[in-house]
Amino acid sequence: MSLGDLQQLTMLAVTRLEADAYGAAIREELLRVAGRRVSVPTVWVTLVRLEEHGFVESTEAPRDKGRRGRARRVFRLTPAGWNALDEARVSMARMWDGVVQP
Amino acid sequence: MSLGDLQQLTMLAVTRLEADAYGAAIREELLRVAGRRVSVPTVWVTLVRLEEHGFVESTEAPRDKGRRGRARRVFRLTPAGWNALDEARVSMARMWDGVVQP
DNA sequence: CCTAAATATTGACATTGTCGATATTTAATG
DNA sequence: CATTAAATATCGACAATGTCAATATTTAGG
Repeated sequence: MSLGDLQQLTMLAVTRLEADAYGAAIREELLRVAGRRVSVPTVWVTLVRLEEHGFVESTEAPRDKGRRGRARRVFRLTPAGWNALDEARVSMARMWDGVVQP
Repeated sequence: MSLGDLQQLTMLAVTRLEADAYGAAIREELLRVAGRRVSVPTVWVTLVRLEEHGFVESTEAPRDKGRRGRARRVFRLTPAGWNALDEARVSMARMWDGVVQP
């Protein structure tokens, strides 16, 4: 089982955002840091599938006073998620090793 | 348009192998360096799709004497391929930057 | 209450990842 | 020289991932 590229980027955004890792924020982080522009549903279904695989888990965030709308669902990586993500990183790094761009 | 993870690994294998970048050799390089075990058809269709996108190009290799079988088809990256590959690398690197594994 | 804001969720489809089975070409071999 | 075996490419089908327009859910504010 190997992670897709958006799955990897999404897991990294989740990690970077820590307690603020909910749908819209993850989407913004993907655009801001990776330059990857995707819709909210794209992020969402990616998170759902990662959760089905046991790579992330989620809870409803405690709602802060004065904010409208539905409660935020906050995600974080599981140990299995970390393993899978790091394996992907290592594979890619080994493949890049020694490659020089002409 | 963004590269899938196998597409990235395959392009890197092509680069590493230079004049020997044909189906079976690419498959072995993916296993040897990245630890990614895939079948020959998987590599092949990935190459075909990359070629359709203009990220790699191919020629029939001059057959060396004493080798059976069909002529090898040898692949190499196009400039557009390099650009796409490096963009993917940069996105991922920026996303990993500052992330510490617990 | 009704409206608007903030967010999650559904449903459908396109692209990529995957491989078992098959075809093509040529050297060896009887 | 017909047949077999080796080396490689290619087809056809399906599973997983990537993608978003449209819709639903929840709550603050007028």
